[in-house]
Amino acid sequence: MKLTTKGRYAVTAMMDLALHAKIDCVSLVDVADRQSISLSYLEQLFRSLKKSGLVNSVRGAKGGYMLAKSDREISLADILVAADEQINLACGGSNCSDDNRCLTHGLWTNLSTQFYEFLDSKSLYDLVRSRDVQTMATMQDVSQIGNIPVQISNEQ
Amino acid sequence: MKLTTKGRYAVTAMMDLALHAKIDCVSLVDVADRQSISLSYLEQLFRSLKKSGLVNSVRGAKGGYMLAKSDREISLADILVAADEQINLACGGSNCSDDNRCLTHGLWTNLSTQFYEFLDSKSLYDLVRSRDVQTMATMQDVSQIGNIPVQISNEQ
DNA sequence: CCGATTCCCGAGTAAAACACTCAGGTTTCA
DNA sequence: TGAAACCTGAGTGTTTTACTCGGGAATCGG
Repeated sequence: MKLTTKGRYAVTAMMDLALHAKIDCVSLVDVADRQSISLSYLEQLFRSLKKSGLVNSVRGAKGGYMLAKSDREISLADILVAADEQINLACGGSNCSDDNRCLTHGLWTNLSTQFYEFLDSKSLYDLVRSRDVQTMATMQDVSQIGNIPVQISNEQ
Repeated sequence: MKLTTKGRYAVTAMMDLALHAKIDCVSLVDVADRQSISLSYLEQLFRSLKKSGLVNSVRGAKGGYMLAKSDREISLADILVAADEQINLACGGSNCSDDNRCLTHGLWTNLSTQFYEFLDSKSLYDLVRSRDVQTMATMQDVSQIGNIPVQISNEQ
C-alpha cells in the first residue's frame, strides 16, 4: 500500500497553490523551486489536474496556475484521483471478476470505499491549516527571498 | 494506492487456513486449488508468513500449514506486513528525510498510522465470519468434492 | 514587433518493481 | 522406497514508475 510520487507531488503542489495563489496565479517554476520538484514533471502533472477541473491556467509571461475552486471544496481524494492515483485495493485481474469472485473480493471493495470516504473528508483547506504546514511554508517563503538565514537574536 | 497481489493472496490464503485448518494442517496444493493461486508462488509467500510467525508448518507427506495463533489474534495488518506489503504512504526518497521534510511529510505519516490502526483492528476471525465469505467458502468446498455442479432442482 | 516567459503536448526511456517460474533439496508418511 | 509435502535460491519476462526531451503556442513588457 504505497502512494506514487505523482500522487504525493500533486498534493504538495496543490498545497503550494493554496498557500501562494491567493491573489495572483503562480508559475510552475516557483512551485518547482519551493517544493524541489522537477519542472517538466510538474507540467505533466498539472495537465491532469487541469483536465480534472482542479486548477485554472493563464498562459504567457506572468502566467501560471491557480485553484479552480475554493480550497474547502477540494478534497485529498479529488487530488489523488486527478493524479491517476486510484484508491482501489481490489483485484482487477483474470481470476477475480464480478462473476467469479475471489474470497476477498468483498473485503477489498469495502476497504477501498472506506479509505476513499476518509480521504474525501479531508479538504485542502484542512491540510493547509495545520500548524506543521504553516511553519514549514513560512520557512520556504523566507528562504526564497534570497537565502538569507533568519536572525533570531543578535549579541547584546 | 494499490495492493500487490502478494498482499492480496496472503490474506486469501490465511482466510483459507482459518476456514479449513481447524483440526489438521492444510497442504498448499489444496489452497492453491481452492483459491486459484500458483503453487510455487504460494510456497514463496508462506515462507514470509512463517518467518513472521503467523503460520506453523508440518513437513513430509500429509504435511501442510496451520495458523500459529488464534484467528482472533491475527489482524489484517499483521498479514499484509508479513507479506512485505508496507502500509506506508510517506516519501522515502532523497528530497524528503527527517531533516529536510517536504510540505506533506506529516500528512502522510499521519495517514499511514491511521490506516495501519484501522487494518490492525480487523482480525482474521472477523473477516471469516462475514456472510459473504461463508457462502463463498461452502461453494468452494462443494465444487472441490469432484467438480459436480450443484443441482438445485430437476425436471418434474 | 520581438523576445522572454510561461503553459501545452506527445513521445521516449532507464530503472525499478512485480508476478511469477524453475530446478533442485529435505523431511515424513504408508 | 516412493510419493507427498515443505523448503530454498536464483532467474526472468512484463509492467509500471518517474522522469526527460524537443518542440509548439499564447501572452506580456518594452
